[in-house]
Amino acid sequence: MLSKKTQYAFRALTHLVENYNKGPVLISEISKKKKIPLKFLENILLELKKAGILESKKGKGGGYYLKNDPAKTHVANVIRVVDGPISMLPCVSLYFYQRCKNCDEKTCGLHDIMSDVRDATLHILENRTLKDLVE
Amino acid sequence: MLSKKTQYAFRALTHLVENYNKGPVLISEISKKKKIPLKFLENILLELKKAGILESKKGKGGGYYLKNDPAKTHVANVIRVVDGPISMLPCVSLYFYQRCKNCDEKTCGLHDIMSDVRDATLHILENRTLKDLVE
DNA sequence: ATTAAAGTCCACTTTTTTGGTAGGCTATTT
DNA sequence: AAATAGCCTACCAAAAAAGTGGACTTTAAT
Repeated sequence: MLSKKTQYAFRALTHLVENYNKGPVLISEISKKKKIPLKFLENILLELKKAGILESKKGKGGGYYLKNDPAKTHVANVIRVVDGPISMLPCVSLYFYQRCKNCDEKTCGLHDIMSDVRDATLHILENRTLKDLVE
Repeated sequence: MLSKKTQYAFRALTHLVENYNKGPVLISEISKKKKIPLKFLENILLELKKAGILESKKGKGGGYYLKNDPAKTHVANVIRVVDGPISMLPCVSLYFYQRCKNCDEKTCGLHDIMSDVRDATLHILENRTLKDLVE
């Protein structure tokens, strides 16, 4: 399951997509419109900024906005930034790989199954973008 | 990510598949062979039994064994029993559905994306069985 | 019948993760 | 300089995950 934090992230991003190219949006506005705890949202947006998904502007008239065209940011990327691994096992993760103790990847049946799941999942999540959030 | 508990469950089940039709296997044997904390394993096996995946026998010569042919128990079922939901959002889960607050399923883009992920994932996990764990 | 073997049950502890908050700091605009 | 708005560090509480202890029940062998 995606964490609540990640779900907040998607809700916030949805708002920013809806306001794409309309200038910076206040954290407090997103917080209010999407009912996300303000300070928690601050952290989330900052993370998304550091990951290169958002940009921000300080001072009056400032706020957050999408760095790139909504169709350029993939859903998979957002999940990796906020939630971490997408795979069901560390030993099949592409971005957060960790070899598994007590099992040999060559002969581990579970490994194969979860590789297949990962492929199927990524096939979807890497081909859906922020644009798809609003349709 | 699957919990450690679920990974233990699969390791234990693998051992039971390897010993299918050879009579009950001791918890302590599984614990030793698969390096799973004994008491924790107890809980896991009991859960799997209550879910109808395993059977057990008490007293001397007792132990745990698969209730059905390995090819009859689906990987998806094991995950649901030990880990819970497979879906990425409560609002797209088939067995653990919860409607989402602050979003209308009809118009929520994320909902659609995660439905697709669920379908793709289940297509795999409901067609792989314990037999596939050992190949 | 007794005893030993083995699973069952319940309650607890510890550790880690998640969700959330507080308050001061820094940059920008007017 | 003052006001605005994001940045940063640290912290806290609740929940979930991981693991343990000990008493109880059932079964089988002696």
